[in-house]
Amino acid sequence: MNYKPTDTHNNKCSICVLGQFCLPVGLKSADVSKIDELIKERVHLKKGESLYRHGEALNSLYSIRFGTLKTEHCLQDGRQQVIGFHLPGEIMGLDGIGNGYYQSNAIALEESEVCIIRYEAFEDLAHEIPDLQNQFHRIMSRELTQDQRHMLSLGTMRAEERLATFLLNFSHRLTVRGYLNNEFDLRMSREEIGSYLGMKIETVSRMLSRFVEAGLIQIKQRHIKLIDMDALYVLAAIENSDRNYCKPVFSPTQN
Amino acid sequence: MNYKPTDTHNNKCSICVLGQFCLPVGLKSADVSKIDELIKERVHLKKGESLYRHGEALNSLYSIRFGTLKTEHCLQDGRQQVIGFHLPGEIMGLDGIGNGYYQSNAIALEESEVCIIRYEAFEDLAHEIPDLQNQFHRIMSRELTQDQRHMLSLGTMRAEERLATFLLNFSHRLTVRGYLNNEFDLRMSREEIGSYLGMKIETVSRMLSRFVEAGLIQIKQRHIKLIDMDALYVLAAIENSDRNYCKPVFSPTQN
DNA sequence: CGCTTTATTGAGAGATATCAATACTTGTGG
DNA sequence: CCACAAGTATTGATATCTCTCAATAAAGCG
Repeated sequence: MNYKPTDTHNNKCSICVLGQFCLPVGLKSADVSKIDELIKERVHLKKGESLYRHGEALNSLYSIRFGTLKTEHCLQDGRQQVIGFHLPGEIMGLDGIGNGYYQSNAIALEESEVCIIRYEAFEDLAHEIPDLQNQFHRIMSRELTQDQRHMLSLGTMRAEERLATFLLNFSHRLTVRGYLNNEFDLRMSREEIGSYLGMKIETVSRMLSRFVEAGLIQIKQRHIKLIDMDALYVLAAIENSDRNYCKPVFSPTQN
Repeated sequence: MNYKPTDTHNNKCSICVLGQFCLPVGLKSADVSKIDELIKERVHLKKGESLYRHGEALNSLYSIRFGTLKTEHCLQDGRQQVIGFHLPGEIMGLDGIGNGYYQSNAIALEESEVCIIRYEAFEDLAHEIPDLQNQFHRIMSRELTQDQRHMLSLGTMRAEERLATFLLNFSHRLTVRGYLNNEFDLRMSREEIGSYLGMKIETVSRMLSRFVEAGLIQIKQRHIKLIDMDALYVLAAIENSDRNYCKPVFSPTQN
């Protein structure tokens, strides 16, 4: 731990605008105040600081209040890969529950603030509030689904398609948080994008240039504007009708 | 649903040899009998039959009693990828909790049997038994970690390394279930292996041939014998000291 | 303002995909 | 039980994509 938790008074979940993305989804307001009791501390991180590291004992989960973080997984030979970028309202640290130790590094990509959710206390509360337990299961499950999509991206798509998918996914996540959907700042470097997408920094750069040439995007440094989202969707092999990813697509049939 | 649940009498968790891998881990025996009440039905699947399909409403989770299943994720343009192979004791269907619909197809690779865990009843029981809730969280978390490892494999490893990793991982999972660690049957086709590992069937075949030539394995059809596991571990970039993947490796340090 | 980091662009190398031919298995029906 | 067809796997030759190496440019930082 390289941070100092701050005990603040105005970090109640009951008044947090992120409530709709975070733990309290689906909870009665009486229950939300119980979560207020649970989450008493926050952590402020400067760019580059880590929230937790691979191998540390899990004591807490975290929910992002503002900022952006990345998580990365490490191999013994030193190779490592960014496995996720995380935005406000998202829960971090879930991979540490399995054996009690975090399985990844979580590092701030910019000035960020994170609510501390003491894990044991959380489990107790989840036991007390079935709605909370349910929401937690939904959160973990969505995480699984998201990881699976990313695997599919890594396993079957070409660099160009992966990058288009990444940009659209990021755009979508910003949109639901109330930001512009077609213009935003990438908080991560080209190298981090490449690591996440399983390609080298040069390839990321080339593909971005290609998108610019084709009139799909404009980009200046890390500020990006999506010009032709339809074309990006086509590249990403995401049909218009399924852009939000969450409708049933196949009807139940045999094999 | 293309199967017919069978109501049997001898499928109690309390006497199931898979207890140590499945839901009941860490539960008091009194609580295990409550799970006996929960899980009253099983499904028998023939090779090629599906347990659930992308888009179907989630009513149940499943735990594998015997056999092997694969899960696959689909893209709108028809591409699809195998995202997991599943062995006895593993829980399936978790990706459907997020929005109430399964996000993948689950298909039997051989004659298999699966216990039906009615989801609503399960949530109720988990609420009643904190140990069960905890174990469920551990299971989901491990699934996340495993997916993250797979991402790393897909994103940063070369075909040869991915295949070595796959063989060792499979071997390890069989070993903990009491099977031989160096000799087993692959229940999936080369194509399915390739899909899982993000490579074409020809590449799988070539890499296997290469392993045979190098004296690392013997393979006849789908029966495989791991001859030089040490060399495979080196290929897979897994250090001897970390073969079971679950010890802390990095000490807590800044960035 | 200069230094360090980050990003872009080019040329060539390497890995994996694609296309194609062949061999081997498995299952089916006569 | 054999013969044939369909599916599955192996192997080779070539094409394509992405990586690697290298040079340059631009931006961030002290």
